[in-house]
Amino acid sequence: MRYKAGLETRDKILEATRSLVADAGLDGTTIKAICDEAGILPGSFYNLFDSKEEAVLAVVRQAIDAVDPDPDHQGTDTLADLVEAYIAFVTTQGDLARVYIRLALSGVGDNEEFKSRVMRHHQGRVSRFSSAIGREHPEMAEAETDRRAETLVSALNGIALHRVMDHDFDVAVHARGLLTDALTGVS
Amino acid sequence: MRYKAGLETRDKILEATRSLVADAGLDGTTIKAICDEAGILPGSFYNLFDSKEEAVLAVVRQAIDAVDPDPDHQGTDTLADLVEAYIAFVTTQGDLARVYIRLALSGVGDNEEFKSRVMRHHQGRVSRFSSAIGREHPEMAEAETDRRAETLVSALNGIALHRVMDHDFDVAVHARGLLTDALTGVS
DNA sequence: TCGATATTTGAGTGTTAACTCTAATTTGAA
DNA sequence: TTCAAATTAGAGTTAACACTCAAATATCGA
Repeated sequence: MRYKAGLETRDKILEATRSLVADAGLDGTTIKAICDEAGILPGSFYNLFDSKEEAVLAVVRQAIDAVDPDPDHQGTDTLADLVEAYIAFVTTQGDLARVYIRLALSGVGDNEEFKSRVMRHHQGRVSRFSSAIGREHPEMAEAETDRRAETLVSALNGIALHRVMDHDFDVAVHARGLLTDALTGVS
Repeated sequence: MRYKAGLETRDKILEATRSLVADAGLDGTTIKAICDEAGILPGSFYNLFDSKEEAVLAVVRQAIDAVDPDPDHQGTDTLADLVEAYIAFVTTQGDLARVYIRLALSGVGDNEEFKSRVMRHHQGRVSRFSSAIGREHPEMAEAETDRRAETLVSALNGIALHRVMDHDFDVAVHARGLLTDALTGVS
């Protein structure tokens, strides 16, 4: 994996894997399907990846990385920023978003290393949301901002999940509704 | 499928299928695994079911039916009732709830008859929630109660989804939080 | 241009899945 | 008790899967 051709093939494989997992889930993503879609043969696949799992995990890693934008703004972003970023992720990164929901959130086999990575990712998201809530509600106890952040992150994922089923589902309206209507009440 | 023995075997198969799908997903649910868990042999399975899909769909149907409680109260239940019913479903019907999230919400293969069944189910749920919201906010336009209902149902599913990953996740707290904090703000 | 190394080819391997089939056994209504 | 029908056993079939491998070819630094 050093020549240009190999890197291009690697990209084609990841692209095919991403689109197949998004459309057909893990079961529908076979080596043959990946190779057909990428226009290569199994030998080439195994020249670049050790296993199917390796390619799938690479794609899931891409998806997880794509969810959290601009780590620079960490510490200054508002709740609205974070929600808008998620809306943008779901609506502009269609395939990656579906990969995220299908696999990152529901589990990829029983790879332990991966499960803990997903948990870390989730924790990071929740704490980023929690900080934003705390900044906007300085009077609120941390346990309360944490709880609300956890509720909001899960709820947003539910909205994205529904879009996997119903492609016309308006993620923006519902995600913003969650923010407008929710977390503004007197608790 | 007429003798008592056959009906008992059928139950054992469905129980095994339910528990396997909940724990291991569709892939982990093989005929061999079902038969081992049920203490039977493949011949018996195929004496009672035409295919693996038939058994899986029967279980998913059970899950969908278990989500919506007491159709009698339809038209009188409050939003809080509906949320509490979902909490009860998720916390007391462990396996069925995981089947619901894993398969009903994310799709079972590409069975069209089934997809439309899931869509009908979702529509029914949303309209039940929408009616409850309308009863509590008579001034609200129907489009608005519909939208809020759709947001809430998806958000609740997101909370249940998270519990599939993290078994300790407190569904009750977060689902109630959604109701307490959400949908009470001035929009 | 040369040549070490990367890449591609495509037939092939071993495994496991869903599902079938026939013969043996069990059931329960008459 | 009888016996047709239901049920079970368990070996067997077929197909699809992930993955391998040796030979042919392409790449690119020196």
